[in-house]
Amino acid sequence: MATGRTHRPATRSRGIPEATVARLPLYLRALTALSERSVPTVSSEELAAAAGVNSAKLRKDFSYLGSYGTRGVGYDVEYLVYQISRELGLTQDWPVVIVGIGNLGAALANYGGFASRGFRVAALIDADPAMAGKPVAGIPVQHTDELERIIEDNGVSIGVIATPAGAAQQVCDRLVAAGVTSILNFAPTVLTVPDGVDVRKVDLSIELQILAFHEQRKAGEESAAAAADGAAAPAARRTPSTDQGPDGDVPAVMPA
Amino acid sequence: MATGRTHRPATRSRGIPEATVARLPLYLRALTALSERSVPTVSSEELAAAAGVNSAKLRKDFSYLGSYGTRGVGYDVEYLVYQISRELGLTQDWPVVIVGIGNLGAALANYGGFASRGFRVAALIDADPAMAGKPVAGIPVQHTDELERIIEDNGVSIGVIATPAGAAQQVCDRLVAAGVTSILNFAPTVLTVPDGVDVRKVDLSIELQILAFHEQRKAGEESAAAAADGAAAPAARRTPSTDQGPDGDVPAVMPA
DNA sequence: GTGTGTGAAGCGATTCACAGCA
DNA sequence: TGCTGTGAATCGCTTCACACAC
Repeated sequence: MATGRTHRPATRSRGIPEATVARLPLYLRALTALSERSVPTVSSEELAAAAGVNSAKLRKDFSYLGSYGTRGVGYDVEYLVYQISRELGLTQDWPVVIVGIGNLGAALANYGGFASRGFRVAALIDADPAMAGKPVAGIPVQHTDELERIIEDNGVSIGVIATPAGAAQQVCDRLVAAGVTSILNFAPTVLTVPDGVDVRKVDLSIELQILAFHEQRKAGEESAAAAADGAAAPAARRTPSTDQGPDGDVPAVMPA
Repeated sequence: MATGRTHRPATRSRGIPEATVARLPLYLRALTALSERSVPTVSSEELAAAAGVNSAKLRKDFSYLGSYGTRGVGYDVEYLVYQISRELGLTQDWPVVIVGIGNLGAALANYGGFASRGFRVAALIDADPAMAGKPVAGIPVQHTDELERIIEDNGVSIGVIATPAGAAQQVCDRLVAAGVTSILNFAPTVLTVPDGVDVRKVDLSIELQILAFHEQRKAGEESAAAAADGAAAPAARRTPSTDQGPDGDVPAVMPA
């Protein structure tokens, strides 16, 4: 039940695997870069390298969207940009609210990556009355009291929680009650939400702990690895190291 | 995996599945909370609920660590905290450097979750000379020129990149050259690293895009769901603006 | 009775390898 | 000839269901 299971097997209707969805933004970014350099077409091999995945996976991913390539040639960059954008729902405008304007909230408000992809910061909300009216990233911070009104007035369906852990669930409840159905949670807490609401979490400390695990293991292997693989040498073989990234390894959605 | 190999086969030695490793921090957090409330033991069912996973998965995960539970009773909280901490390598101190002290870097520096889990911010590094010496979260920012010296002097093996995308690869190269073997990347770029270096990425914009995909799908289902399930609290919510083409229509950009 | 630990079944994602088309 | 698109094989994770220990 890792995925946003609404009551229907409606997931089947369009049937794009979750793992593929998680990679589409990656392809989109690589394609956008190519587009800006006016590259007209790209092969699965090239694009895969740019996105940091292998080409078989990329071709399989694209096959779920349709047959958008040309055999013997590759993919049309502009066309693919459009198709992926449409598939991800980025051809429409998504108003987003950010709740909790501390360091992190401010960083998010200033993050250029939002605006450039169909996301618009509709409002910044904080519980501290002293923050009210203060502009962050050019947007005046509003008090938590306004939360429900803001959500409704702007038709916001995506909320970002950047509050301390203690406040997160309460904020979440209010967001959901006001109509938000997708939440990006930066607070280190497990949020409980009703069915039909998607939660994705980003947890800085968890990422570091996963790195620590691997780091620890490297240290332990050091001696064994030295003799094991002849190819080694202090040389640094440069590979477009694949698989940088979570997605999928942490449950994106949780039940009530 | 571009080269056909992401981890060395040594992963077999201890053989904890990657998916399990990714959940251990989650369990650890839940257990820590229980520990602070002086709860002595916990069942897989309870702990699973607190961590937001199902109990079968949790038991399977723990079985990879060993048989640390007691049948008919549950798990000893303190003991489990220790075992998981050890497994993750958190019983030792991990000095970390953060490169790029903008909004996000500052947020990370201030993030309490680091210090509390065996991570110590050894240094903050920024390319802007004007930042040098300015304290952030009580730690003076140092200039990029010092990067190599800092890494070596402090025996840093984990680096956090919070620079703009354009600078990330270069910073990464220098970190790796200086001895860093684990990188947490917040810049929206695919980093290329030599074999043996782990990279995890956190990409805010990608998370939002994944949410947008699901959100879009919900909107499409709305009509079907409306009659099906009467439970929904607030009425159907809609973003204003665009009506995305009911798939099938091929707009503006097309290949020649 | 209660709740863990785990083989076995189920399922989704990745990879392989090649047919098919430009 | 070159590269896409995809069935088939494979791999790894999740879930089931129950034996077993307390």
